[in-house]
Amino acid sequence: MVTKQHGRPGGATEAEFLSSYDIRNYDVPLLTVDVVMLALLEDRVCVQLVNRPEHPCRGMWALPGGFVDIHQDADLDAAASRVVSTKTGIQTPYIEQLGAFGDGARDPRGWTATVVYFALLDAELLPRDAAPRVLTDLRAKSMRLQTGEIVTGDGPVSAWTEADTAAGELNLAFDHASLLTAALARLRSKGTYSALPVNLLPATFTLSRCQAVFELVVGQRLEKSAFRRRLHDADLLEQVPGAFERGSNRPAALYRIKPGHEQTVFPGMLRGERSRR
Amino acid sequence: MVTKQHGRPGGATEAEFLSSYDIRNYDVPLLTVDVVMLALLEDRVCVQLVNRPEHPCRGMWALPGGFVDIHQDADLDAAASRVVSTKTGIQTPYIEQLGAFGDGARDPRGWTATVVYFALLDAELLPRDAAPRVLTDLRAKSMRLQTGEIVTGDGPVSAWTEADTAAGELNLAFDHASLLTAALARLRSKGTYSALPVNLLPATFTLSRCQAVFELVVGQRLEKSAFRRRLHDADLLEQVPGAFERGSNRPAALYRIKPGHEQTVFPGMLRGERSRR
DNA sequence: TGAATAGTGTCTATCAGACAGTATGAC
DNA sequence: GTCATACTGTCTGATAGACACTATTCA
Repeated sequence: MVTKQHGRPGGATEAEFLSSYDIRNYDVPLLTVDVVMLALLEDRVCVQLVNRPEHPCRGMWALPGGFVDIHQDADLDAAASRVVSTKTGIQTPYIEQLGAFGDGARDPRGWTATVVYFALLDAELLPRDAAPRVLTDLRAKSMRLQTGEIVTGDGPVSAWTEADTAAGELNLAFDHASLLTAALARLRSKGTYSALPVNLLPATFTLSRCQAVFELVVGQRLEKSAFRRRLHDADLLEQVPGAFERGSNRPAALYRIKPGHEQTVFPGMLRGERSRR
Repeated sequence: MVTKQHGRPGGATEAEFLSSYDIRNYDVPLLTVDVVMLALLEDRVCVQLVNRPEHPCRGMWALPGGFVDIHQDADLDAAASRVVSTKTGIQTPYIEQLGAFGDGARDPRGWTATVVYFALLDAELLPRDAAPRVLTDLRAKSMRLQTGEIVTGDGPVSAWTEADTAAGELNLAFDHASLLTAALARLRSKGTYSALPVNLLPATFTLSRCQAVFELVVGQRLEKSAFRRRLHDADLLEQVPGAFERGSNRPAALYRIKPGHEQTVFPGMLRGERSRR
């Protein structure tokens, strides 16, 4: 055990112990919070990335995150919420903890651990410029930044981009590609047994749109009748009285999530459309 | 954002940045790892607890854990494995991360975060003295320890005890009662859709014993025929050729987990025995 | 009226619990 | 033999996908 020292500054009573305890005497890991913010833009699962303005990994795209602030953050969830609201201005979307990842190699500053959250956002609440972009590695540019040719603030500091592309092809900072991959796997897995994907929908929506979102998330065609029965039996949605979406054909009833049902788990697994006979 | 300072020690190149970076200049949270070690003793779900020999919370029962050692632990999983092997001498049992919990109030030393793991152990591999005990709060005793009347090392430093009792009635150190509750909920939940509880079994076991373990975990009677079909369809177990458990009646075939199948997920949910007609 | 989408009813394949049956050994 | 436990086969109810049907609006 490395840290015998942690428990053994002098003092016989707990008060004496605490008064002689100073964390700065020990080698401790850094602790950060990173948030995988996902939203559907143009019917694609997209993630918000920030371009790091400072070392380490200056110029690389990364998940938004930050150090846990022991003076400002009441707890880890609050730290994650702070990151989300700082990046989007939206309060209380759906957010859940994905897990903690830490080792001595993922950050050049030393041994670091990060608690990763993933948040699902209604794209309609995002600013108008939140269209998915094709991102490129900006490190060549940031090398020029070092010479002072280009001041910081030039170029995009954050952007939404297609999540699978970002995880696979873009060279993300630190281990963020694997964090993003883990978040996407969680979303897709939960889509098969829980109502999680409804948190990607706007405040009101049609059942057809709801089905389309589930199909996007789980990557599989669903059968309309079975999907609607599933939603109905879960008692998850309520129809907005008198509200309809009028398009070019029969109007569709608008629904909203019943309060407190953002995490509904279905009784069975989603099996999806079988191959047609 | 609290931690602007974190990204902004001077230096134009990444190498210069890192050479001027010292974590000790910042207020950082403490990071620990705690492990909920569970095993079946006398057909009860039991947890290993340690009696804290030092401040803070001296004399209280707590989950085994320790500070992440940035010099010794390659990553968080390694830190958790170190805690398990230090406490039990057993290597590579089933272990998975439960999540991270952190705030400014859970530990009197200040803002701390802990990454919680839960491990499932085969009770047959534990030492003989690992029988479940009824534990009591030892703080009254430890008050005497402070006066020097009793030297440390007296009394049990670790013990196995019934998990639900420990979570509900024993006054555990820090927020360990809620961590234990969360781990038990995870175990019971996973028992309904995955083969997780098989990791509580010894190396070889009968199907009847396997069913009994699932019944203990999910707290519900199961139907024999359906349970066996579920196991068979999952292709999770293999019969040990020629090995039988001989009791007072027909011998039962012995099975073992197929290598790599410790985390099998069943296609459907476990529904359990319905009320008899 | 026809196209298009919304929404519903019914059939059926599949699956898991019910339960009775057989198998095998202890005594 | 009887009893106890191991193990299996068949029935049946429930669930969810298949698919056709009706409903409502727009052009």
